[in-house]
Amino acid sequence: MAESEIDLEFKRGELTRKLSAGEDVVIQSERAAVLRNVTCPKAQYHFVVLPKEEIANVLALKREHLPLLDHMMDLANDVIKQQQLSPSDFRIGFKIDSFMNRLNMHVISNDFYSSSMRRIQHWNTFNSDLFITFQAIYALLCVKGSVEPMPAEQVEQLLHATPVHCNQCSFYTENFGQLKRHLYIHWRERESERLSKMGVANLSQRMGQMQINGNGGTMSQRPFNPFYRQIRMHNYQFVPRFQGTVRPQLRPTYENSNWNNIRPHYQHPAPPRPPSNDLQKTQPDAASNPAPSKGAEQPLHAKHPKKKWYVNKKKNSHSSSSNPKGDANTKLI
DNA sequence: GTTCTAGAAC
DNA sequence: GTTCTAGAAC
Repeated sequence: MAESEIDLEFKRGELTRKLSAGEDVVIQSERAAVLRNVTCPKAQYHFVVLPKEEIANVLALKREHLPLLDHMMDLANDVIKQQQLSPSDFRIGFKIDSFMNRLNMHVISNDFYSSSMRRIQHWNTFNSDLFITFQAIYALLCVKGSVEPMPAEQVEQLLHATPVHCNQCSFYTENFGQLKRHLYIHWRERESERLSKMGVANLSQRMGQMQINGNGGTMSQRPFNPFYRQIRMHNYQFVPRFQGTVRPQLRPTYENSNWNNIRPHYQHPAPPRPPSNDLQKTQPDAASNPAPSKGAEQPLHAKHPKKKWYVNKKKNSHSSSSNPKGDANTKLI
């Protein structure tokens, strides 16, 4: 076996090793455990539920595993409850073509807002037929007793399928970067709404305490700032969540703390862009006229045809004088 | 699975 | 100039 294949095989065993070592384990029972996806979370909250029984993947599931699945779902609900969130905020299910060599059930918040959500393939693995919901798997096992594999060509096609559709509104785009910016807008709105609700709740609670204490308390304490710590990662700055038993994955900081004017902080200012499909276009009246764009004026895939023709050229690219970056790299070597 | 990188697109 | 993508490597 080639060294790279051994390395890949080692990577495929990462979840199993973590399970054995108890690493990143949030909840566990005798039969299964919930691990937090620390290395590459694809949303603000991303967990995986692993059975302790050695089951390679979803294709190895049989009807006899239904009680185990029930138990795994119980653990999923437990971890969601632990985060003080609602199951409706999550997608729960399995990848039909998982990379890992141990069955793992994803419990992922449907914001899909994370710096690790970098490629269109990442999106499509959770938002296409490549992702089978818990309910669907359960039904398949009940009726057929097993899950059939998906042909490799279909997997490949679904991985790269465009346009990509937002899971929260009618927005769609050919450009994955555009979708990521769009998801950020959704996340920002939801987070703002959540925090404002929490603010009202905290205020009510404090008012109650003041009455109980005969107004011994004061309101002079500064309001809590959730963006108290900054960690630079990729294009965004992220900070850990300020509350909860398990900290969330990644969180952006903003140029200022004014809620009416919050923007993501980029390492480099984004260049001016032409009018594009943004959230506004997907609001009520846009439902009947979803996201017209310059991409829609041309055939799909027209902008990014497969570029296989230059593969061989790349191998000799160090000698090319037309690429100053390549020359610089060559000099360093 | 992720990271790195060249080349294309903008 | 930056952003985006796909392929190679790990």
